[in-house]
Amino acid sequence: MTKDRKDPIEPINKAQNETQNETLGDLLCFSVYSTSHAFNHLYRRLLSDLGLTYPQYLVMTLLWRRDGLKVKAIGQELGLESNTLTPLLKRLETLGFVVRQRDTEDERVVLVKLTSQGNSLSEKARDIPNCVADAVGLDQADFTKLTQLLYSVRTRLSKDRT
Amino acid sequence: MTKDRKDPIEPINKAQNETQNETLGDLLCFSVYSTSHAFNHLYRRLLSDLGLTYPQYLVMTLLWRRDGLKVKAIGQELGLESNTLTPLLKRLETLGFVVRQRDTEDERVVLVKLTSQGNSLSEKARDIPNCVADAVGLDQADFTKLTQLLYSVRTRLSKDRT
DNA sequence: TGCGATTCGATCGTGAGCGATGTATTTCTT
DNA sequence: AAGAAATACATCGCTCACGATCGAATCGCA
Repeated sequence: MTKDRKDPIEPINKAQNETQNETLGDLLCFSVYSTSHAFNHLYRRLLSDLGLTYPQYLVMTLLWRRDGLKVKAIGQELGLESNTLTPLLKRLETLGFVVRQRDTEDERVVLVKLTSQGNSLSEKARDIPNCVADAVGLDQADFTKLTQLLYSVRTRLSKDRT
Repeated sequence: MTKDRKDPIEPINKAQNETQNETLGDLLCFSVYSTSHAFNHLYRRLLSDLGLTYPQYLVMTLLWRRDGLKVKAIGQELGLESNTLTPLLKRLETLGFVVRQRDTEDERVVLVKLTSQGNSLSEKARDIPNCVADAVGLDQADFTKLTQLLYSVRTRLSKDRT
């Protein structure tokens, strides 16, 4: 609970430290916030041909890796719950990319399966990861470091609220 | 337009490289996506006492730094436009934290000013940056590196679409 | 001076996200 | 075996985000 943070010097003169304090604490949040938006923009552009949104694409990516996932499993991968996923999956169903069917083994569970149309969409999406990597424009070292740091932060933050 | 990316070896055997390819390109996006969500969670928790949402808090932070900003200026800082900001600012106005008034110099412009209530809210929010920094839990070096990398990515991505 | 172009913000429709709550189906307990 | 607890998904209400479009004010240039 003690504040053993990066700046070992307590802010004594507020006027002097005001800006630094606020930016120190908030800078990362602004960065995450705006970078997240920038990614949304990028994906919107890349995905417009496919008719998918960014979250829809993430769901499809999971299904391309392993078809017939439970709603719950998709939610765990993406950090989403049924209140977000149910409408999203319904839209994917309306688009004709997936079907949702109750598991006969356990009627509480809904299985999400690709249609042939949904399956063939993966070919159109093949280049997207490379386009993203190009657009991000980091060399391998920074790319790895960034992914690692984000993963670390995400893990620590989600550990607090499980 | 050529793909001069991190992996100099072309994927010849798809089955062998499939997972690596997809994760290599998509890993960062999943990371940004889920980390962004984790931040939203954290802020929601920290801000519930103040009655603010995360974007509302960001706007207030800007106003605490400099009062009387134009809607446009707020939008530039946060990467948002009037279609998002107008309703958000109206909510802040309803909450009694800001007032919106047309600039008499230029009637197209709307100036956003803190109320006394909005001003005094900054004291309640004083600890939030430190709480966030604690929750993130990176040492100074990684903290700086992460902020820098995100800024770099964000700049590059938003340069593509200006 | 006057008219077209630009700027600023508001409005609308759609798709996320999420807290709270509801409902049906298991599973656990005794 | 019956009721309680847990699980999985759906629903509701609200906020945010954004593309498209509109209306009013201002600017720029002929």
